[in-house]
Amino acid sequence: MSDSNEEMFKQLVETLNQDNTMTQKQLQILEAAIKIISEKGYYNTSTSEIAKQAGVAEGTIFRHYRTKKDLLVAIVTPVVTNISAPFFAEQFVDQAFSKSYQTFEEFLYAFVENRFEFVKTNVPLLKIVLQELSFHPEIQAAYKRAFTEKVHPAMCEVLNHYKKRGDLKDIPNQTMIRMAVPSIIGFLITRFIIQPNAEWNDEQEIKQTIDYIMNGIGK
Amino acid sequence: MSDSNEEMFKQLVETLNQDNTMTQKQLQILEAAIKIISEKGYYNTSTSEIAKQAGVAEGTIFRHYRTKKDLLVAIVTPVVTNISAPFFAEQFVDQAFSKSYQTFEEFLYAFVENRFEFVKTNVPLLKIVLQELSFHPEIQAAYKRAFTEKVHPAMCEVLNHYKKRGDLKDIPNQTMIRMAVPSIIGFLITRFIIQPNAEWNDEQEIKQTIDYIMNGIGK
Amino acid sequence: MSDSNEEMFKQLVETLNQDNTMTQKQLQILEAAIKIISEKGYYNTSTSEIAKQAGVAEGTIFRHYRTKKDLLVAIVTPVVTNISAPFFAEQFVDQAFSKSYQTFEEFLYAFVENRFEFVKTNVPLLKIVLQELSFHPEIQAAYKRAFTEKVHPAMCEVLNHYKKRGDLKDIPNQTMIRMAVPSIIGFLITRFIIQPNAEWNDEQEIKQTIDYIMNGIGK
Amino acid sequence: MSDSNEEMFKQLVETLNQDNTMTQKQLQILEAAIKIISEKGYYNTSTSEIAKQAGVAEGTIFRHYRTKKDLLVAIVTPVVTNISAPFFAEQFVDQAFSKSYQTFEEFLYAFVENRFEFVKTNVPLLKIVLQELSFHPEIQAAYKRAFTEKVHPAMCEVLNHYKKRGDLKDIPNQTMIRMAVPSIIGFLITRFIIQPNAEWNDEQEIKQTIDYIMNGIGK
DNA sequence: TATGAATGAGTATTCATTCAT
DNA sequence: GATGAATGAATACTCATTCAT
Repeated sequence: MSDSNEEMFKQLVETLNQDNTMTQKQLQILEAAIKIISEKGYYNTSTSEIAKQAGVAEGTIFRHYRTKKDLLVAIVTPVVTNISAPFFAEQFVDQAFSKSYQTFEEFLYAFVENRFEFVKTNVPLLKIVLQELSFHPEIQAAYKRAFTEKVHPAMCEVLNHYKKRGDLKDIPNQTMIRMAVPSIIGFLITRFIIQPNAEWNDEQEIKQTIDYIMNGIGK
Repeated sequence: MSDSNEEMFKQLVETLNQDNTMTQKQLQILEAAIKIISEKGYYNTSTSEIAKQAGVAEGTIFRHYRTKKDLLVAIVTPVVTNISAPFFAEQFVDQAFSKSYQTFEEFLYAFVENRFEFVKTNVPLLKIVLQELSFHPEIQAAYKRAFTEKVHPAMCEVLNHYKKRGDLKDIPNQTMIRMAVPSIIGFLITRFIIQPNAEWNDEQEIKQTIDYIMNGIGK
Repeated sequence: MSDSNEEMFKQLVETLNQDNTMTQKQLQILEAAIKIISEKGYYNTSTSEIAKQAGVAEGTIFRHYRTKKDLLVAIVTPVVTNISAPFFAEQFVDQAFSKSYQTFEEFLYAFVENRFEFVKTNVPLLKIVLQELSFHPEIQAAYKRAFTEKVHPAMCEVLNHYKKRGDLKDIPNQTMIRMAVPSIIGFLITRFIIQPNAEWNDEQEIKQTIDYIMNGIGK
Repeated sequence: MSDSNEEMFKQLVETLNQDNTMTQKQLQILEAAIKIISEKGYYNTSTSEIAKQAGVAEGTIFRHYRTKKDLLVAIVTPVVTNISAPFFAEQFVDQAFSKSYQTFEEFLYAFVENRFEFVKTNVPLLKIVLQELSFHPEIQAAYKRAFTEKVHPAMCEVLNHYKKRGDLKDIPNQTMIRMAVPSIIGFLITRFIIQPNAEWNDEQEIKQTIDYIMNGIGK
């Protein structure tokens, strides 16, 4: 497991290194920081601990990140992009409109599966986001903005589309979102954070979740 | 508002003082601690700040609570009881069985309204619980125990009762709970923590939430 | 010598404790700080060193002085008052006008002797002031203000008085001051800072200095 | 002004490069170091700041100067030579003896004017010397040596010469020097460091200073 | 020769906790 | 019980210096 974890953290860090400008040491720092902070929280993690775990001198951290907080931000900010990635991509809405998905349910299924995989491979990062969001208003702001500017509008477009097709009840988008989103997030949090070690039949759980949502908002 | 807040915090503290063994100073300490910690988080709140806000010497805090963490525990542990209070009370299951509620929906409505009021009057305490739960395994344990030992069994009993009555689909309790709970919690968090200042039509929102749940698990 | 120094530093600190509000520890901190900073300079003196020398925990320093700089300011600000004390006292000008001194030379003699004694008993404090003045604009400001608002006006009044009496040449006060002050300060710095260990015939040196000044500005 | 400053600093550096052995980078380093250190002091100036200002990598500084202190010494040591240059030059004494100056006053005038120009063009270097002298005993030593071995003897020779000519009072050289030097230095410091931005009538001020000195030590 | 990433000892400051009064 | 001065371990951050390239 330790081995597979090693791999996992390296992949996470690679995600943060999208423009490939990071040095080896910087990658080690990020890897260590994610590992420890996701386990113990930002305030319980000292820079000296990160340095030790990263196999790097403490000063090296501050060569790359002016402050400890900057390091947190460097970890947590890219996640907002990836969380809402599907909504940014134009294909998202396009696909919905195209014949890719015959029904809303099909669309929803694809969406949930996609986000399921995303969460699965990003648990440590998402733990950090969940835990620290309350304490860092600047980070909160980034997430709120992404939601109101990108995610929410894209959701509405899609919902409108399928409403016209007659797949959905005649309920305000606002309401639909307020119902469906916690159902999805609730599932993912239970699955990967509250009870990650329980035995899960993922396929079935996803199907049940979607059924549940469709009963609530589908026609 | 400041005035009404004063009142609110005093009430919160009274809840923690159920056996009436606390001194005046102790109440002041708890009140101050809840106020500040719920705003800034445990690690961003110093004991000296709490002491000042409580109008008490710093040493006095440690006369009542051996460590800062003990203070947190003193705040956060009683909440678990109150959160799950309905499930502890024998009346809870009894009521369900009695004729108090003709249908599951009626029961659910009463339950959600009850928890709605609870959350409404306990926002600061619940914020603290939500924020700190991740970082303090001992506290987590208390919550997990309460859930598995009390809440979950009680829920099952009730569900079984209404299943027999034919109000509910023939789905495993496990699944029903996994669907319904996030719907309720999701609503309450959105309502009181994420967007407490939005304009809410609470009655309508509760009704919608229940409809949504009932569509998913009701017959 | 160590013994006499002990005494000396305690006296210096007493001067800073004029309102008698300082605790024992605080006096120890000031004493240690003056001793070390006057020898090695502010930037070469660490708070841990001061704490050790003062026989006090490092945290204790910061209980009394919010920052290291605050400690410096606490040492250096009172000195400005004492340096210019004679000019603050109303007696200063009054005496000059009264029959206390028949001639300007007599007056000057009394003044130089007085400042000589002051410098003699305040060498460490004055060293600190001289050394740090360049680096701390806030401190500079305090000194400039004292000079322009108190010292300079008082000097002018006195000079005018003795000009009328015919003791002094008809030269602008400005010029007189620019000549006489460096002569006095130059003597005191040479005497107590540059060559404190040379053999000095103080009485004679003071007389010579005054003669020199009087030749320059006296009639 | 920025332009004229650029020029000024380049000239200062050229002075330090008398044997023309310095590389371009080295000159840039010195220039940057003088500029920043004279403004903010040695301890408030980091080598990285100097490197950046010099347009040079941080390591380059240490290729030329083993330590940061060495850099300071490289800046400050040559100044001692230039400060006391007139006394080193054999012409200095010779001129005094030759018919170049009919009287001591003439000689003094030439000397003060010469040092006035020197200070004027070396303010940044002299600021550094004044500020740092207290903290670096090695540098102090260099200055003390130059004074006792060269400056003082040369002064004495000159004074003796003019004493014989009957231009000066019959006072010990020691005393004369102790009076005259602070008068000159006091003027220059006031003029260029304490109040560099005041409106100065330099010619007149120099004359006044010399008159003042001559009254004190001239016959 | 020049670079600049990496180092790690050193520093000011914070803060939970103790304890004499 | 209550106080608040004192503690000292812990922490984020700086910076002169080194060294592989």
